[in-house]
Order: sequence, then C-alpha cells, then structure tokens
Amino acid sequence: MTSTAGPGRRVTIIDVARRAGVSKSLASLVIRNAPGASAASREAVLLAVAELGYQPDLAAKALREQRSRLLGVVLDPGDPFHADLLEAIHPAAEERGFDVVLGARLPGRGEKRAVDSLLRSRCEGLILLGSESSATALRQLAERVPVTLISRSGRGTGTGAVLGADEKGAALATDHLLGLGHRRIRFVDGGRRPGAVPRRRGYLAAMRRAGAEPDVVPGDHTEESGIRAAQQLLGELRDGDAHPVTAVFGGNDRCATGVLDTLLRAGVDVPQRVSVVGYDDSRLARMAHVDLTTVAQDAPELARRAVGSLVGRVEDGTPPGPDVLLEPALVVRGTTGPPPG
Amino acid sequence: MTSTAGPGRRVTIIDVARRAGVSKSLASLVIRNAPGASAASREAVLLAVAELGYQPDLAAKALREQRSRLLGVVLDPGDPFHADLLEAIHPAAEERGFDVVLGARLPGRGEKRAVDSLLRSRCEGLILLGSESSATALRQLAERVPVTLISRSGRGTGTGAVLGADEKGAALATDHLLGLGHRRIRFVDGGRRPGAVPRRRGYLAAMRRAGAEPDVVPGDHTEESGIRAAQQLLGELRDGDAHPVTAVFGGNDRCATGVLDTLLRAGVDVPQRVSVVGYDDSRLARMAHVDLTTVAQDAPELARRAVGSLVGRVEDGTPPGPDVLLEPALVVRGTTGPPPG
DNA sequence: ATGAAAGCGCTAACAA
DNA sequence: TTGTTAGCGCTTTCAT
Repeated sequence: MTSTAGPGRRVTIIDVARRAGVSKSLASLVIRNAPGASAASREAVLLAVAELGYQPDLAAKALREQRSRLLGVVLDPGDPFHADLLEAIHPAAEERGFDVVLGARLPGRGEKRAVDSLLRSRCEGLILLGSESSATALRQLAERVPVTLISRSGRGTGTGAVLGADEKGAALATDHLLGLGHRRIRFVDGGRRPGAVPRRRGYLAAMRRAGAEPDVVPGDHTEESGIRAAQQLLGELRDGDAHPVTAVFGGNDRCATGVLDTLLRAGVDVPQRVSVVGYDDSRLARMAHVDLTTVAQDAPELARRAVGSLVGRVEDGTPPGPDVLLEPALVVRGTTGPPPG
Repeated sequence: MTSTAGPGRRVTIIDVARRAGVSKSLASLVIRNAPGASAASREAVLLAVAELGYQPDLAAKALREQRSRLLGVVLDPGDPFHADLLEAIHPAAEERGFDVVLGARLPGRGEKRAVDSLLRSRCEGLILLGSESSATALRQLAERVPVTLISRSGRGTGTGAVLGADEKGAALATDHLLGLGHRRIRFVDGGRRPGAVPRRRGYLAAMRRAGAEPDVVPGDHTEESGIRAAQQLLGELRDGDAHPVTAVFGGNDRCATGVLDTLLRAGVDVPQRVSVVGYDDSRLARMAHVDLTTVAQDAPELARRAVGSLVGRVEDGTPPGPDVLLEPALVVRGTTGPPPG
C-alpha cells in the first residue's frame, strides 16, 4: 500500500545539475540568470528545472546570501483600511524585488508577538499599520531592523513614517460642515489611536476659527465607540435641546459608520436631520450602502511611499528621514448636507 | 560619524557558546532544552543567551531540520469572518508548536500567488479560507503539501475540510422566518463562493417543505450584491405588489448588511416592514449597530478543528479524512420579526 | 556530560 | 565557460 500522495523528497539544485549534466554552481548561475553560462548549458538547465519542477529553497538561499528579500507587514486582519493599504503594498514590494509576509495583531497577540514572528522569518524590513506601540518600544525595534510606520508619526523613534496631514484633513472636514451651515458639530475622538491627536487638533482649530463651540466625546476608532456616541446623541435629541447637535465627525470611517448605522436604525434621517463625516476613505466609506462623506488618505500612495522608503533603507542603509506627509482630500458623499431648519 | 543605529551582525549560537565557555553543540542542546546538559552549563548558556539577546535563525534551523514548523494561512484581508477565524487559528497552532504565516488573496494576486509565496517560506501545511479554486487546482496543491479548507467541502480534492452544515443552517434560518409568518422570503445567492450551494439548497428545501414559493436572486457574498438585491426590492416595494417580499435571507453576513443598510437608508423599517437574515455570525453581525439575525458558524471551533487536522497530517502523514461538519446555530437578533399586517 | 565533525541547499570566490 | 571548494547557522551522530 503506497502512501496517500504526500510530498516526495524536495528537488534540489543538485538534482537539476545532475539531470542537466553540469555542476551545481553552473546550474545556480543559470537559475539566478546570472551572466556567464553558455547557451547550451543554459538550455539544458532550464529544461531540467522544468522537468523536475524545481523550486529553489528560500531558507537555504537566505542562509547563504544573508538576506531574505522579505518585507514584514503587521496589520489588524479585520480592518478595512489596512486591507486597502495591503492591496497597494504588495505590488509595490514586488516591483522592488521583495516578497511580503504578513503578521496579524490580534487580541491576545500584541504587536510584539507579531513582530517577533516576522523577525524570525528573517524579514529585512517592517511596515507597521496602525501601530500603538510606545516610542520607546519603536526605538528599540528600529535598532534591530528598518521600520516604516503608516498613518502615524515616527518622530523621535528612529523609524520612517508616511502619513496623511491629519490636522489639515480634519480641518477640511470640519470646514465643510461649517460651510454647510452647521454650528453644533460633535467630534468623536480616537484616544491613543494613530492619527487621533492631529485630527482632534484640526477639528478644534477649525471650530475656533469659526467661533463655534467645540464638542469632543471620547472614542477609539472602533464601530463601538461610534455607537456609543450615537446613542448619547439620540438621548439628547429625544430630550429636545434648543440647539441640538446637527453633525457628527467620527475619528475614522469605522467609528463614523457606527454612528451612521445607529442613527439610521433609530429612524434619524441622515443627512436631513444629522450629517455624518468619517476619515480614511476606506473601502467601507466607498461602499454604496454607506456612501460616507470622509477625508481621503490615498492608501495606494501611502503604501508606495512607505515601501519605497523602507526598501531604500534596507538596500542602502539610508537613515529614515522625517515623516512624509501626504495631502488629504475631502470626499463629499451622501451623508452630509445642510442642517435642518 | 557612526552609522545611524543599523542592525549589527546577527548573534549566532557560536557567540553564545563562546560566551558561555562551551561547545556549540552543548549550547544547542540547552537552547532547545533537550536533556543531557549539566545544570552548570545550562545556566551559563541561558545567561549568555539573555545577555546577547540571541535569537535562533529559523532559516538555518529549518534547513538543517528539514522542517519549519510553519503553517500558512491564505485569507482575504478585509473579510470580517476571516478575521474571526484567524483569531482562533493562531492560538491553536501555537499550542501545537507551529507558527503561523499569512498570505493575502488580493485583486491582482490570486490564491495561486499567495500559496506560492507561502510555500517558498517553507510552510509545512496550508489552511485556505474562502478558497474558490477549482477541484483540479486543489488536487494538485494537495499533492505537494497537506491542505485544509475552511468553510468549503474538500471532497474529491485530497484536502481536508472543516465546515458548517450549511444546508441545515440555511434551513434553520428559513424555518425561523417561516415560523414568524413570512411566506415571501427572498434568498440572495452566493454564486460560486464557499458554502453558497448548500445554503441555497437548504433554503429551497425549507421553502418547499412549507409550501412556499422559493425566490432566489443572484449574488456573490459581497456587500455590493446585497445592495443590488435591496435596490431591486425597493423598486418592487414602490410598485406596490399585493404580496410583497417581507424577508430577505442574505447568503452571508456581508451580503445581509448590504441589504440591511440599503433598506434602512431608504427609510424601510427593519424588521417592521422587512426582516433580514445573514449567515456566519461574523463580528459584523455581532456589532451592536448591525445586530443581525444570522446563523452562527462557530469560528473558534472551525479553526481549532482545522488546525488539529492539518497538524495531524503534517506530523504523522495521516490522510485527510472526510469533511468535518459542524452544527450550525440560529442566532436571533434585532433584524427579524413577524411580517407586517 | 561534552566536543568534533558532517551536512541541510544554496551561492560566491577561486581555479582550471 | 565550467567545476571545485568553502561556508551561511543550525542540529545531530558519534567519539571522548
């Protein structure tokens, strides 16, 4: 009785060389298509590779070359904005000759664990999406391996960083609402989440400029925090304030959709009664049933710049350089309009 | 001017051995905590490891041991149900002494590319979430490496599979709606997506048993397909049929939320006017602002069984065995109620 | 209990 | 143009 399929012994470069009738170094030469092999040998080796289905062993290659051409990306698996970023990170990395390996940040498996796992896989550089690590932790990490942060500043940590100009973007969104005639605009904060501080600052500055009263409630960039904010608002609306809140600016799209859905569910018309704005322009905001007015982060560009900077550091050891700030853009969709009355 | 930090030379086991004043084999022994080292040596080596911050080189280890203790997982980064599964896969794998490495299925980077990348990383086994590959492709893959499918059958492909009893689950949901008094229940299909066929079958069977007219519209388990279905329904509702559809059963939670949000946005009360049901009980359905009635798939158990079966095959070469079917459970939340009138 | 030596699959320096 | 050799960091006989 023979084994149920099962992977046979690995095909090595020696098998290829033998079959092609050449030495293994010559085979190696051809396989890496380095110059210096005759057309005849080249052909013979390539044929053998095809016939044997040879796949180079990356572990051995990495061991010998002392490099893996692997980039590690730490992300939150469920996060729509991370998915958008990833979509652009992959091709960008490939273009520069790097493969990408992913590490998940999960409840009970913090960033440190994810990073350690990637490092054990011999990643030569790390991209951290939505990192909440302390500056100290980042500094230590950056001493071991080149690191690029996306969506958060790397100042003082020795890491590179690519992010949107969130303060400006938040002001843009706030000005949009003010321009529509809103005065009572509530901001749902992001706590310690990446981008939360500058976004709050932008909101506050815009409100002050317009002489409107700022109104910040706590949150953490999750749907849940949006729901809480919306529930509070529903209570206020029921109580019938003379000057009720007419617009909610969520710290990110996830938070804003929490607000949006809770309001809709309670029968509050959006944007007729209350306007809602998000931040990121993630796939979530773009979905037709959400159709959320938001501030676009340009995920593809964010990703490309991050990969470019990281690969530069990996290849030439160039130092990180200052934060790269990308211009935000307001995207007006269906959740904002003039205040009622 | 000294270099800006920058990773120093890797610390090897030789450095550790030298520092501890022992041979590298002895150091290896202690590090893998194999038996056969004196307490004194053990202590010395461990101290050196700590002082030097030694991290074993997995590539070298894998090369020598001819195994990586790595499990590869292919997933869609944005999918909420995949995130749920991952959350349970990680600890399960760790418990069995395996590390997990992720590969993303992305537009422009199909499953094949993701799998190849994982295989190059020397994964010893693969878990495929939401695979749409052909039986032929799976069969070929299964010949190279042990594979376990989650949420779809592996029959005839040589892969293992762990999935919910979707036919039964869909019948459960349909019966729930029928029990509430609904007769006109529309099902949004999942096309070729995992689980779509049995779910449709379960719906059809339940409808026939009740003597109700089945009503299936095409879809693909995305929010978009839910939106399309809802828009069609909105049109019908406007036209004022004598016997309008009073309930929509989406092929999965993502589709159902597309339906739900589109209806709410259009001012159609859920569940007063139309009931909505999903499938999966993903984090999406559980969110308070969604509060979707759905069929629970028990992601943690799905994940544990998948890892267990896969590791078994990796370790002992046991053959796949038949599909493992898990019992589905109806979770009644806020989107279902009796039909109007 | 400990150390010396071989070798995993590969590439790179050198010789021929 | 081609082959020989050494060695990446690790584990694993096999002596001692």
